[in-house]
Amino acid sequence: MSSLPASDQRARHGLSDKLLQGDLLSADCPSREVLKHLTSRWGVLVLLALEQRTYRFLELKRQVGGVSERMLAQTLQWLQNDGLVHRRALEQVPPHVEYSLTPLGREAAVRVRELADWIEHSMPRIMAHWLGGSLPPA
Amino acid sequence: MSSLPASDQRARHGLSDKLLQGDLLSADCPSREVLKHLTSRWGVLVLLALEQRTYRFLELKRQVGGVSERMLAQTLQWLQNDGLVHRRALEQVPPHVEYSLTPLGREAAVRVRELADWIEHSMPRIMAHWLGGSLPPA
DNA sequence: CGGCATCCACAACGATACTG
DNA sequence: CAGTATCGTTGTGGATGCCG
Repeated sequence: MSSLPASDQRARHGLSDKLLQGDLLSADCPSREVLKHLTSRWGVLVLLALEQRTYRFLELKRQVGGVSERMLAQTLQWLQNDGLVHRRALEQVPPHVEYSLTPLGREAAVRVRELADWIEHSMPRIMAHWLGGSLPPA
Repeated sequence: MSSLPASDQRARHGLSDKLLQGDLLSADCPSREVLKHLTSRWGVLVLLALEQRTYRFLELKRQVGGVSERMLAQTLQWLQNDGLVHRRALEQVPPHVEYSLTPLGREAAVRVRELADWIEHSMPRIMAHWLGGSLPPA
């Protein structure tokens, strides 16, 4: 059923083509949900980590500094539901679960990485503003 | 003072070069602050809007569907402090304030737009996952 | 018109404890 | 190891009102 034309997929959600074409500036655009997952506090960092290589759950937790197991699990489920992350569970004890990016997720990760790279590259200029401006960040 | 070498700027914040080179995966990387502003719920949308043209405050509020005046003001201040947004206030009654992107902000907006464009372009594929998978997003 | 201050509801989050 | 469940806390964000 997922081989239906895109227009039919949209119709199933009761979404007009207009809403999809108009960008996410409109309040009820469904893209906002995906944007929320991608740009969530840990979503960005998870994508950056998984772009490097496949990780197991606790490996990923160690890799993404400061994340709790709860939030990591939730974030992974979001990205999994959006089709960006693939979960591979090896049936054995103790459990062994590997997370990796899907082709779709790799496409997203490229954009996220470009943003992240720009931020890191531009940090000196931005911090100069923190110093020059009136207030430190917060 | 903002003409100091980048290494000196970092030193003023007590930041090692190591922290800046290691990407934002480490918990105490200062880039996380900027990432937070850029990828905040309204930060992304404000950048997308201001990339099109200069807006006045209430214009911008109308443009960014669903944002409250409180959050719009806060978001604009974050981006302003980071040197991404320029605020121009015309001294007159009633007040007239214009917001626009700085050159730095335009650079950031390009990356944000690429991510946004990818999301909108990929929505059909992502929604196919919502349908095929077990759970709707929520 | 632009925006800050206050208040309040709710969602996000972290810590902990527990299970397959 | 890889989660889920519960709980308490913090933070986010909307509504309202006031002031330049």
